[in-house]
Amino acid sequence: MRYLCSENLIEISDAEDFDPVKIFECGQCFRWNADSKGIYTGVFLGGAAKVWREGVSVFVKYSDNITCDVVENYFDLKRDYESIRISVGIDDYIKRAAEYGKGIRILRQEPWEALCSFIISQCNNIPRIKKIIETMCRHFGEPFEFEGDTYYSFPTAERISKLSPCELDPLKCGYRAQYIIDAACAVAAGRLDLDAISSLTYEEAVRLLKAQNGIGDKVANCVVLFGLNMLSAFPVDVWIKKVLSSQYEKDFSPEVFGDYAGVAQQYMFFYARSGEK
DNA sequence: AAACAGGCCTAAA
DNA sequence: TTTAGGCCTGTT
Repeated sequence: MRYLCSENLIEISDAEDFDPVKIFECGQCFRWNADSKGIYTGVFLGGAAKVWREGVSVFVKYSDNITCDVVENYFDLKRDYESIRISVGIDDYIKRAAEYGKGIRILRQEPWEALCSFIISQCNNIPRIKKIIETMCRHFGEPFEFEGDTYYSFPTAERISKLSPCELDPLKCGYRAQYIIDAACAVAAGRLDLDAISSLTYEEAVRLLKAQNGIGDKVANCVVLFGLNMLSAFPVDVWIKKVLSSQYEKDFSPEVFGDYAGVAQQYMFFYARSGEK
């Protein structure tokens, strides 16, 4: 994939493997929203950006408080998704799903943000997840300006760790509030060291995350996949369960997809939710 | 009105 | 080791 960085702007000139709609709507992130013209605006890593397509190109215009390197890393622009699609294409179903999902990329989100976001996601729907996260950022994040609007960074674990449960009442996140605070305290105190976990194996990373109250198998897999960029992680939610029971044998193991099972999972998830067979 | 939404925890077999 | 029920809240 070819791309060019200039001041505050990146042009991806052959964007076959960068489809903004699929990247932002495949369920991996909650802070990207499209306007009526299809321009996406999102907040990440303390900054913000607008992303839009013009013909075969995709443009990313980013705020002054981040750099080209940050954006490049966030979108994992150096990763070759064409070869990943080929490597996971081990059967007809996943081939169809991968073709349908061509253009999806796994973002390199901040580990703490991923952890917190997927705790919130449990037994919840996407609009409400987004609403809870936005309210949390407005209350506890840091404001900054971009293109004439004010945005709020994702609050740090340190900030959240100092809150009492009732201070999260405005979020209306119910029983998840205690999980959020517990996780924030663990991260802030260094008991849950996400940077250290990122250098462990996938199995060890998941095991340590699951030791945390409120983090089960699904959330742990989402955190390592979306927050630690471990692309072999394979979160199993209700949609994936449907796919597995209808398309695969009972003894299915994600390892059949190899090192990029997580990308296969995203193709399957996006394909299943589209309603295509 | 009752059931459900991208789970997790606990108690009970 | 697997299963049922409860959990906050908003939406249908």
